[in-house]
Amino acid sequence: MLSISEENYLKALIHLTMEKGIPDAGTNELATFLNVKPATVNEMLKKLKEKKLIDHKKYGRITVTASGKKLALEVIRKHRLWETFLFEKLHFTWDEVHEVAEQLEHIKSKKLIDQLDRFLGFPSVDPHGELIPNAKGEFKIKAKMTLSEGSIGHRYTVIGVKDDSSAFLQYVDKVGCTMGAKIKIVSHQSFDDTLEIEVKKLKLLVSSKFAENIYVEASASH
Amino acid sequence: MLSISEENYLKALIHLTMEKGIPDAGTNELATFLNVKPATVNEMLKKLKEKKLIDHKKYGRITVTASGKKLALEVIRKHRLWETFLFEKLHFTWDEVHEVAEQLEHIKSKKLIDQLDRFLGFPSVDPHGELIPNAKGEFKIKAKMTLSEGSIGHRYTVIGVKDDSSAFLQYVDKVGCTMGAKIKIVSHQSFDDTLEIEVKKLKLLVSSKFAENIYVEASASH
DNA sequence: AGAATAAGTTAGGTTACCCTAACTTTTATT
DNA sequence: AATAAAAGTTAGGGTAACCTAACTTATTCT
Repeated sequence: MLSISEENYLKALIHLTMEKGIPDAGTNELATFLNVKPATVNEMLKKLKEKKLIDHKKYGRITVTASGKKLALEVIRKHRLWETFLFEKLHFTWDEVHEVAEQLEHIKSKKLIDQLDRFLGFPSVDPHGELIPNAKGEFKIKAKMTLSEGSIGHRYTVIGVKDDSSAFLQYVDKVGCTMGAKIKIVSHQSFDDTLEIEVKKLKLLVSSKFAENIYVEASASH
Repeated sequence: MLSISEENYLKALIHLTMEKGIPDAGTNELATFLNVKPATVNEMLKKLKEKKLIDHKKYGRITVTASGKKLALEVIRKHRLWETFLFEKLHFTWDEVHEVAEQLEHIKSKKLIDQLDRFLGFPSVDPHGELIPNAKGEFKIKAKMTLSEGSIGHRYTVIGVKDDSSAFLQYVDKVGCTMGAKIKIVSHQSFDDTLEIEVKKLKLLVSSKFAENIYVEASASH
């Protein structure tokens, strides 16, 4: 049985590797992500290595083993199911779900999560547009494009967000770029990469940082 | 913010005092209840005393302060709301809910518990017949009678159980004494306090220990 | 290539929560 | 009232997960 910390380390490693299409992660990188010091990470790496959940050799980079991945994806599955529950059944806003799901994801009960999944109608995406691994731990990673990769004159539909901080999500909400919103890219300032976009007939300027954190898919342009 | 352990100690104290109509509890008693050693309890008492959640002087007995009670009742409220959720929405059986609720009760989010309460329709009792403290922490303790206190020839309705272990609840289920069941006390063996009862037209013999763990209320005798 | 910087490791310390063993105080028994 | 038993306390240890400070190895820059 994994501790909450162990689960968090594994989950963080998946976010830093698999979900970014990068094969391995570094100690400092992981420490920054988890808001702990590299020395602390080092200790935990020893433990995870003994449990055969990661591979790591001195001064080398960290990879997650197959069994490590399986466990991490279970936690991610729980996180996203709980987010969906909070959003759909308890009327949380999409910027509120993450924090509480961070706690709920560590509850240990197979029946709980299976029944929750059924109760929600076996959802495939969470409120932020992230795919939910299924009960077998299968996990498709959509090759997602961000708004910043779009082309001038084309139309896109918002299918997710990269950053899930409350501050960003509230901003996204305010400008109307929530899930499913249709966006047309009007122009691009090469000086500072600002994008001029049109959302719900309203033109607005967004920063490159903003555009990089919005996942979109192409939609009909006519 | 209280740790999970601190919450569990407070909750245990309420079970050992308030819920039994006893004003205070002892160190060993608390240790036995929590499955830890008296020395461990002693350490925790120091911490809870500093936080003004309990009163305790050396070699004396333990009482819970008003603020301690408030926090403990919040945890108990969360426990019972989660039990209700698991039972009613996720189709857990009544002997399965306790264990998972022990984990869920420690999730920190006011909005979560308020919304859960609303989602469940502001229930007043959990699947074991225990009263759920309301959002203000008001908590009625029903003066409950047990089946063992009933009289021969009278009829009773099961309104709860004292023991919530899976083993006991499954037994209760098997003999048909679940919530709402009508029981008639047929006879009493003074030799070993065995009770002969009638449930759903079936006569059966139950031990005094069994009878002491079933809460009932009188129902019409005709 | 050599130096500077970044990345990673080790040693030793802290806190929370648990333990055993030895001790003290209180309560119960005769 | 003396003593045995029960209840409660203290001292000293362990582990998990964090820390800082000092160190080593790897990488990058000129």
